[in-house]
Amino acid sequence: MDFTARRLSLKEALIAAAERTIASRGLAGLRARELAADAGCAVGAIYNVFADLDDLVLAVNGRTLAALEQALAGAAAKTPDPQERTDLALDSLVRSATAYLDFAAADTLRWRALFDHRLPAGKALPDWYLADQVKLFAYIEQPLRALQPDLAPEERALLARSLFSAVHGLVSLGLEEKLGAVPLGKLREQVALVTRAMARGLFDR
Amino acid sequence: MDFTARRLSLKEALIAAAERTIASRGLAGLRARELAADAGCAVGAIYNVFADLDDLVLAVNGRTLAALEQALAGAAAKTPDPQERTDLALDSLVRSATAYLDFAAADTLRWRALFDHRLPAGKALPDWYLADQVKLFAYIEQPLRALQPDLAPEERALLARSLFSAVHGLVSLGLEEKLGAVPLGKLREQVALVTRAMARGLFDR
DNA sequence: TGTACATCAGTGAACGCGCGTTCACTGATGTAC
DNA sequence: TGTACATCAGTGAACGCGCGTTCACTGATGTAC
Repeated sequence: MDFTARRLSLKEALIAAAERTIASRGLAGLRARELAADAGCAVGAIYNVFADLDDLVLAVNGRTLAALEQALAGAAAKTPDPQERTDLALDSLVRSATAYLDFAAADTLRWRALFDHRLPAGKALPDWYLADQVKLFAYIEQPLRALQPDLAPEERALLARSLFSAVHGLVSLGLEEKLGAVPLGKLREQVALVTRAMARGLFDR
Repeated sequence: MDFTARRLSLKEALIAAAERTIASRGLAGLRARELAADAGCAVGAIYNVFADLDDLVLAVNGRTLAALEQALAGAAAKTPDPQERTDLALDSLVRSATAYLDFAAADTLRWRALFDHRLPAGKALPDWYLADQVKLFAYIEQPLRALQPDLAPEERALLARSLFSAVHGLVSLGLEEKLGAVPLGKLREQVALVTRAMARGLFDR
């Protein structure tokens, strides 16, 4: 195994270890020393592969985004192409929303790390990460295009963002216990109900 | 000035100092030593008045909840009583939503502390705090009652929670820069648009 | 193939920093007589 | 009113802990001849 291969396999091991810790104890439970022990290397070795822990967390979050995309793609595959029929486009939005909920519910801590992680002031998110985020919005924009084909692209992008934000709010506060616990089944009903209501209220004139 | 009066005025001074720091540098910027310096006492004195810093933060957040209630009450006062007419009830929900946005936008860090603060595992939120939260939902439930008078109270409570969560999502992600910046005017439009759509989609058959 | 050397991943003790909370002590306020 | 004592807010140095990152050093791997 040459240098670059070793380096890559260490990188893999570190990402996998960080992912395990985040999934089981949350982003705030991540510690450099423990991470090194889990990945089978010394603390210092982390910094040969990543600039700092933020870098590593971004790598983990990148994977989470990819997994989320898989989940959304799976949900989209179950519906026929919504290109033409309005009711199918509505179904598609509802399916995406509940798929988002189910993804978050199944792996809450990993999902929450996407939103809890903050870079130190001054450091910006890398381009590849932003691109990964943008890809996800396609799953909302596509049905929106079917519902209102003549809407300007920027307006559609804004609306997609708003729909996502609303659903994210439902999921995020729903999975926290702060406002009282809601069983997942009830929550799924609410997500479906509200998503459909939003879409109908916006387009179904 | 007797003991209890002194104690109260120190409590006031500490809450006020903590509020200033949270408003200007955020919850994460709160430090015991600095707080004591700002309030004009020694670090140790904090612990004569509050059990720990979490206790103090809860006191600050309680005030923020009260301020938020004032803002919502102000918005509600501008609309006629929505008890009977559907369109007025819709307007009332939209006004509450935009009032929430404006409150959050005007004092983002103080508002964000409401959601960023987490008690250590095992410690529960005090009853008075939970009661303050519940009071705010009345501003959503009242118009919902006008829109669908025969809905069961628990269902109405759940729906109020969902509407709040959706709006909160819009406001929360909208005021962050993570998904790209949106000017406040645009954001207000989106909040109004989506709130009205949700309410219409849910009730306006 | 063998040897000398260069490169660089890997090591982990140590650095540097920050922070919430405690506690032995001080001194101002209130009380009893 | 005056004095002795008790109470308790207030003090701040010190405790205890945790953590990300560095850096002088080691040793395995690759290269040149």
